[in-house]
Amino acid sequence: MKKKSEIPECIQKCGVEYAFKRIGGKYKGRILWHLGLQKVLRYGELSRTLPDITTKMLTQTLRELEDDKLIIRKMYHEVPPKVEYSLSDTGWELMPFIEHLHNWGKKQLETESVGPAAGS
Amino acid sequence: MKKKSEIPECIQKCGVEYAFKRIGGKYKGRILWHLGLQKVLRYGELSRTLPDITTKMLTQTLRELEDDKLIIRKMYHEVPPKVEYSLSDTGWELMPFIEHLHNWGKKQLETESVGPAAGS
DNA sequence: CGGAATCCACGGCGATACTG
DNA sequence: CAGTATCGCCGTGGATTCCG
Repeated sequence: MKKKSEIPECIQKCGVEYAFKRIGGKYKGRILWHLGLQKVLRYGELSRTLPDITTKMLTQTLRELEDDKLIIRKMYHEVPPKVEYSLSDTGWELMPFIEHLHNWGKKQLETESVGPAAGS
Repeated sequence: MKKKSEIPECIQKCGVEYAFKRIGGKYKGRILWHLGLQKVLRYGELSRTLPDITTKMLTQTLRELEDDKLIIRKMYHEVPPKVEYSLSDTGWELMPFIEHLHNWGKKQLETESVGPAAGS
């Protein structure tokens, strides 16, 4: 049995708690963000897009996202193997907010570091 | 001594990374959410609103949020002591995001509960 | 190519006790 | 009332190796 994000009943009322558990990991936001931008990405492409994520974490995070029905994993039984990841409908519902967050983050970065504001 | 792979600064400037670091803690989202609802809350009120947070974590999280200029700490030098927390302007900019996240989370909870009744 | 498996370091976080 | 301080667990995530 897979241990996916479990939610203590007493806190469910918040919804924020729940949402953060599903997208609040260290990398989930970025993965969702890039999937939202590129529509569909292969494992290797994700790995290259997010070079600081180890294969373990990438796989693990993708599994959790898939488990939570936020992304779709499409596997081709070929040689060489090929796996494509894309957002599910539920995942797409998050994009406006992640985009909002992205803009907010960029704005904060520029505001706080007047210096080397290397563009996104 | 092994050199820990440094993260090129050019990578995670996507803003999402930054934003998640700011609000991605275990409790930050909920604290911001409740501050957004109640406008202003005292330390004890926050503690009662979020009973599962220890004083240590509450204080620590509030400090980080204050450090990040997301909330404002207003202290009254009285006896007994009194401290009020509220959202800063920057913090308020996040509310649309958190609010929608809240709605999304609630919706997911409902969908999930009527969905696969795989009792856990 | 796209993982899975293992080992391990770190720090987030909880529990508890104390303070101004 | 509103914190601080200390100890320590354990989950998160990193590095590395192996597999279909």
